[in-house]
Amino acid sequence: MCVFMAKTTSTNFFSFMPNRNTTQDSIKFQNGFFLSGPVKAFSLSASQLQCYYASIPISVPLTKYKDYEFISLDEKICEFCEKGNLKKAMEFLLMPENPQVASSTYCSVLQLCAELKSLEDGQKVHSIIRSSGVSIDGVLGSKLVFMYVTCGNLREGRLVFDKIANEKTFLWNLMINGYAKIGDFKESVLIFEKMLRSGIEVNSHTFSCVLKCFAALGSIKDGEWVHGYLLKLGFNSYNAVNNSLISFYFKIREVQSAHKLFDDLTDRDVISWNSMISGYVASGLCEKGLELLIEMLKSGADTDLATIICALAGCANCGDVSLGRALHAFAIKARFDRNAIFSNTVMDMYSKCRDLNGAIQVFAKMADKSVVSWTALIAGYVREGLADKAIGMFHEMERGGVVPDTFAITAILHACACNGSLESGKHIHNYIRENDMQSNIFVCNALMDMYAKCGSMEDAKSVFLEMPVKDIVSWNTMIGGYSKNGLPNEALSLFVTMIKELEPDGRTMACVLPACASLAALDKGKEIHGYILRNGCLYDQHVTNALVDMYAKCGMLVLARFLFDMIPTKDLVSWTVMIAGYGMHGLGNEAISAFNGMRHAGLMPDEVCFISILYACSHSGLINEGWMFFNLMQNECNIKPQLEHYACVVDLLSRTGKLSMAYKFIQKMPIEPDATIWGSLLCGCRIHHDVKLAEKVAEHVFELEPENTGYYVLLANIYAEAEKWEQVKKMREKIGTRGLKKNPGCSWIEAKGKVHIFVAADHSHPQTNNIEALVNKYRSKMKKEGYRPKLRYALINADEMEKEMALCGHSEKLAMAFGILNLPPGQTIRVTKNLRVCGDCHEMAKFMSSKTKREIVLRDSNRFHHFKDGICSCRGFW
DNA sequence: TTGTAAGCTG
Repeated sequence: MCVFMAKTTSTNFFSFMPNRNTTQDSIKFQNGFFLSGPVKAFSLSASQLQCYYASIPISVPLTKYKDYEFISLDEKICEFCEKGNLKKAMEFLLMPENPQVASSTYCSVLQLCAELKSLEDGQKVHSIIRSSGVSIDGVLGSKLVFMYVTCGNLREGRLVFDKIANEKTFLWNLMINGYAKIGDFKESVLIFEKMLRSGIEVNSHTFSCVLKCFAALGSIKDGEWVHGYLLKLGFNSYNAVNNSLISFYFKIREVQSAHKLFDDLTDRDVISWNSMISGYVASGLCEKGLELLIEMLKSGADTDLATIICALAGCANCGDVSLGRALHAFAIKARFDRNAIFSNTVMDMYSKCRDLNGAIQVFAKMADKSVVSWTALIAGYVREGLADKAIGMFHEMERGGVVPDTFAITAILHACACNGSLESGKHIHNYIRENDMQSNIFVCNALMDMYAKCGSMEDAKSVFLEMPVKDIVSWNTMIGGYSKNGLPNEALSLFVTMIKELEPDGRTMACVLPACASLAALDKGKEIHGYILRNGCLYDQHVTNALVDMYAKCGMLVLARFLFDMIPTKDLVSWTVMIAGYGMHGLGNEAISAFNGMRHAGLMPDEVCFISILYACSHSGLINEGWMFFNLMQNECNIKPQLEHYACVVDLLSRTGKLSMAYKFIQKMPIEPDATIWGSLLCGCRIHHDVKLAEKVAEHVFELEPENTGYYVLLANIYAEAEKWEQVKKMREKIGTRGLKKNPGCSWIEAKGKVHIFVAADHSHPQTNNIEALVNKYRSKMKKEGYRPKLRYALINADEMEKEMALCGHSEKLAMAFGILNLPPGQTIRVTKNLRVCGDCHEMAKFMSSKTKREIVLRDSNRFHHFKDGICSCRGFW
């Protein structure tokens, strides 16, 4: 059936004038004719025209009507398509009772749908085709697939693709590329394999795309096979293929192979250069990438926007702000600066080069600020430690109608983590739930990190357990979170679970070693050290520093020093860890020479380093040196002392018996002293038995931390040691009414890969009879040799016998006795206690070391005590 | 059809 349409011209009878005072664009007549083009309202009304055209018979040959040209519906639709007017084309196609149009017309409309990315219209066309009964041949099917894939409905496209069995390489490439674009590289590869099996011809596009897929999948062998295959077919003469190969080798970390390909390229195009620069930058070899940029510019090769963007990313990652600025200027001249991706990149460059103001300036000038722009700036604020400002920016972004995506959410979670804002973090968690972002691994990792940094490991754990897929970052975050939140046992047990599932990396080691350190779990630490040696993480400075710290905290100072000496370029953390190690072992002078060594190496101590050296001085009673460092910190290094530094000085004065000086020092502090500061003095009062000052100091402590059990117990101990039993009783009552519980003393020791834990007066250990018998044996021996037990440490107002019994039950004694009974002769006995060692136990440890001729290393909550031949390394400073 | 921006673990 043929349908005619009147084609309007400016010279025709009705003087149809386009674009002037028109009422409607076209009219359908009852006989199936169309009058198209704008109808001039003043010349004839629509109904008049309709009447006129209604009289024209269908069978009249076209030539009879000189002034009118009649065209088919197909042609009309195609004409609209050519003009890009999809709306009109669809209108004609969808008119009710329309005659069937040609397959090629459907193709034209589908092409336009694809170009305009109108899935909705495309689907309508597909349904018309279905209902019209037109057979979907290879050509029409291809167009349908093209439309669906271009419009992002890969599933529908695939259904058509599978039905039509097309042999066109283009269509196969389209499908492979379609899946690659949505990240389903596995499906891309499956189609590629099917393509090879079916004998479909492959071309350079196929190789380009497939190489990208194998790179993304990390399928090194398959990618290399493709390389061989394309060489066989001679596709290595195509630049695009070589460029893809370069990218592939960069992605599989074969940097040299990539460079070799580039070297062999005779005709390098801009993409070859860009691929090299971007490859180096993405591999973390930014300097090399920037060198290539310079080489590229010198060679006179063309540069484009992508060149600048890749190079700016390189500047950002290696902090080269001057080159970044030069590129920025160059880009402005080249008029690249109106491009959104460019602006975002340049802004990120300034932000990562610590020039936040530069970033803010670019941001302010940006015409359309996308979520990417906001995220880059928010991350910049967080990097500068301005987490509050970052959170403010986030709200401003939301108010401006910009919807946060997973990147923005991750950045803002990081801000909450740095700020410790659990409340804001929980709000973000709600947003994540409401917007179904829980499946994003970055979001979940950042969420766990936020909870861990805000101290809520329970929340972190529930996120971790609910994660559908966990990566190494997830595990590291949880293990590190447990370590830092005082849950070392949880950290270690999670580490054990982890290594059954995936291979740990250097960061895992740096996360788990502090857990070993805090438990003094030497055997476990050594095991992890072995793991590190086998897996080659020893070249990671963080790992070596953590190992030094672990060995120092597990009492193996010699080993710590040995590893420390092996670090080729020691950083500030390496030195700080070593200084702290010497400090906790009471080796103040060694700590000082390490400090001097560090300065000699040209490193500037930071506030943490000063805490270590002040701590070391205080634990060795080096009062003059301590003062010297306290002044050095302020005068030479311009570091304002924080609470921790004041606490060390107070500790130093208190331990050395300068109690009133300490008291005055606290009163003169420019910052408000906290309970720890007063607590240090209270400890000093206990060591030097100053009950009067203790009462004065305790008032401050109780006011600042009324809920802290430790301080009530401490004052009770001070009273008990002075045998002021009435006051002890009052303190106990005070503790009782407040519902406070004394933290039970507990000691542990490792033997044959097992940790044995002892609690004071606990008889549940299987060897309890032997252990208690041994303790009593030593007690009698000590008495015979004229030793009087330090009864005041028993803290019980009872008769002498009972006090003695209570002393015998102290956990550290039980652990030491267990060590003597179970560890081979000559092996050092290493005991760890959660509280400070008691004076009586300290005496017995000396005695035991002398009688058994073996070393005892006792780590309490404060420091190490090395007992050898009846002498302790602490020399009374504890 | 290859190269192009922001986010997580010590």
